[in-house]
Amino acid sequence: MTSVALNQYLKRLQAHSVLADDEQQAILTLPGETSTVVAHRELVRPGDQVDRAILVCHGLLGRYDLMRDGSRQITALHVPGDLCDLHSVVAPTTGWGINALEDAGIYTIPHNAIRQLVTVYPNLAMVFWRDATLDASILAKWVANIGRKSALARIAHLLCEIGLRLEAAGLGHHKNFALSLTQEQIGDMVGLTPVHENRTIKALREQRLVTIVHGRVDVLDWGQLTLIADFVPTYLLPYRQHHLPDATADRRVIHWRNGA
Amino acid sequence: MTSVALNQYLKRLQAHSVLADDEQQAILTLPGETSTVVAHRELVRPGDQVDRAILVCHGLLGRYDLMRDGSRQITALHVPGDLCDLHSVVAPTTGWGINALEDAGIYTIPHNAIRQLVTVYPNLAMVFWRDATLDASILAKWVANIGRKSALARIAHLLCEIGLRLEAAGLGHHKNFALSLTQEQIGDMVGLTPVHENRTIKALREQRLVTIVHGRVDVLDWGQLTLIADFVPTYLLPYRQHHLPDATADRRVIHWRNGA
DNA sequence: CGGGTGATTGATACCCATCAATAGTGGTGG
DNA sequence: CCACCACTATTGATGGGTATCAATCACCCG
Repeated sequence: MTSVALNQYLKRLQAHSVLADDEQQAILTLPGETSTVVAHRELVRPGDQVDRAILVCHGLLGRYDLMRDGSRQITALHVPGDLCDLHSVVAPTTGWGINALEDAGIYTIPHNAIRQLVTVYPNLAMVFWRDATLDASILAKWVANIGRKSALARIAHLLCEIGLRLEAAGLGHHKNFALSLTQEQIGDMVGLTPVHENRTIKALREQRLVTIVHGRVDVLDWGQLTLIADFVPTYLLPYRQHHLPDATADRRVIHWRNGA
Repeated sequence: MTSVALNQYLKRLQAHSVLADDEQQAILTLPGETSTVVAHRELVRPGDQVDRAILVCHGLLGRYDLMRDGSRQITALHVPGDLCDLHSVVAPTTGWGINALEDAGIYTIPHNAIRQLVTVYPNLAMVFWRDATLDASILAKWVANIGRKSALARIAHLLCEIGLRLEAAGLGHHKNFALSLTQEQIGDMVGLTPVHENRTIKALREQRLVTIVHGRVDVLDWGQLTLIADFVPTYLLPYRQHHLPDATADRRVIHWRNGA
C-alpha cells in the first residue's frame, strides 16, 4: 500500500526535478500511515497545529478558508500524488483547513521524517521547494481566475486545470475523467453560489462545451473550452528542464500544450 | 547601498527563521545590482525566462496576470524587503509579469548566486522555502478574499494587510502609512473596476473607517475595519517559533494580534 | 497654457446572489 | 419492501452589487 502512494509521489517529483538514486530511495522509504476518510471529513481544522503532511493516494482533498459568516472558499484542490500539506513542514501553524471532498485514501508522513530527509539530502530541500512552487503558481492563477473572469470562464478554466492535473496523475484523459464533486464544492472553488454554479454548468452543457453527469466530466470541445476559459497551461508545466543551470532540455511534454 | 537592501532582507528572514552567523554573512554578501525604476515600468513580462531574483529596496512591486481581453489582475504585492521573485530560482519560466507600482529601487540577484548559497548552506534552502511559503499563504488568503467578500470587505482586508506588512518592514504604523497606489491598481488587486473601486473607497471614508488622501492611508477605526474585513492576521505571522522541533518560543509578536 | 493621468460622480445595464419551491437520489430503519 | 430523510440538482422570481458608458473635475508636468 504505502509504496504505491510514495511511488506516485516520486513520479510526481520526477516530473519536474532530477533525483539521484539514493534520493529516490529515501523518498520511497518515507515512514507514514495509510488511512481512508469519507467525504466531507475534516483532516485539518483552521488554526490547528500539525506535525504531519498528507499525501493523497486516491480521491480529492481541498484546502479551504472560512469566513466569519460561515461561507467557505476552497483555496486549493489536491489530486492523487499531491503532498498537499507540504508547506506545513516549514509553517506548522495553519490558518486554513483541509477536508476530503470525496471519499479518499491518504498517507500521512511525520514532519520530522521530511526534515531529516532534507538534512541528509540537501538537494531534496530544493525539490520540495520547487514542488511547493507549483502550488503557489496555481494559487496565483486562481486569484486571476476569480478576480477577473465571468462565471462561465471561471468554471471552464477550473475544468481544464483539473483535466490536465488528473491526466498527469494517470487518472483518465483531460477530455474525459471521473470527478464526483458536488456543484457546491465546485462553486466554492471559483467563488460562486450553488444555484449560479448549477445554471452555469447548464450553460456549458447547452453550448456543447462540457457535460458533467454521474460524476464524470466529458469535454465536448476542448479548443473552444480553453478559449472561453482563457486557459494557458503554462502555469502547470513541470519545470524539469530547470533543475540545474546545465539543464539538458529533456522536455517530456506530451499533451500539456493545448492538447488539441 | 547594497548592504542596506540585504540587511533589510536578512531582517525579514530572521523574523521567521534562525540563521547561524556564517549564514547571515552569506546572505549579506549576495552579489547583485542596484537600480531604480519608474512607476509602471515592467521588470518581467509574462512568459519571460529570468535568471535573477528581484529584491525590493523601496517602493512597491506587483506581480500580475493578463487576460486575453486586456484586463489585468495583480496577484501579489511586494513591499520593501521582499525577495519578490524568489520562486523563480526553482521555476525560471514565468507565466506572470512583474512591474513597478510606483517609483522603486531594486537589487537584482543572479539565481546562480542563490543556488550556490543553498549548496554551501543547506539550511538556507529551508529558510528560502519558508520565505516562499509566506507568499503562498498570502495568495491563498487573496483567493478567499476575492472569492467570497463584498467590495467593501475586500478593500478593507487589503488595507489591513498592507498596513501590517509595511509596519513589519519598518515603514510607518499599520494605522497610518504612505501608499501612493492609484485606485485602479488597488482595484486590480481585489478584482474591481476603477469606478467601483472609487465608490467603495468613498464608502470607507463616509463610514469613518479609512481615508486615503495624497498617497497616505489613515485608518480611523482599526477594530471596525478588521471586523468588516473579516481580517485575521494569522496568515501573515512569522513562523520563527517553528524553525526547529525544539523551538524556543520567542514570539516577538507585538501588535500583530488584533492591534486594538 | 495645453495635455495627460487619475479621481469623482451620474445613469443605466447586467451578472450573480438570494429566496423559494420541486424533483431526483441514495441511504437507513422499520 | 417501503417509508422516510438528508443531500444534491434544478428551476423560477426578484433584488442587489458591480460593470459599463460617459462626463466633469483636479492635478502635475512640460
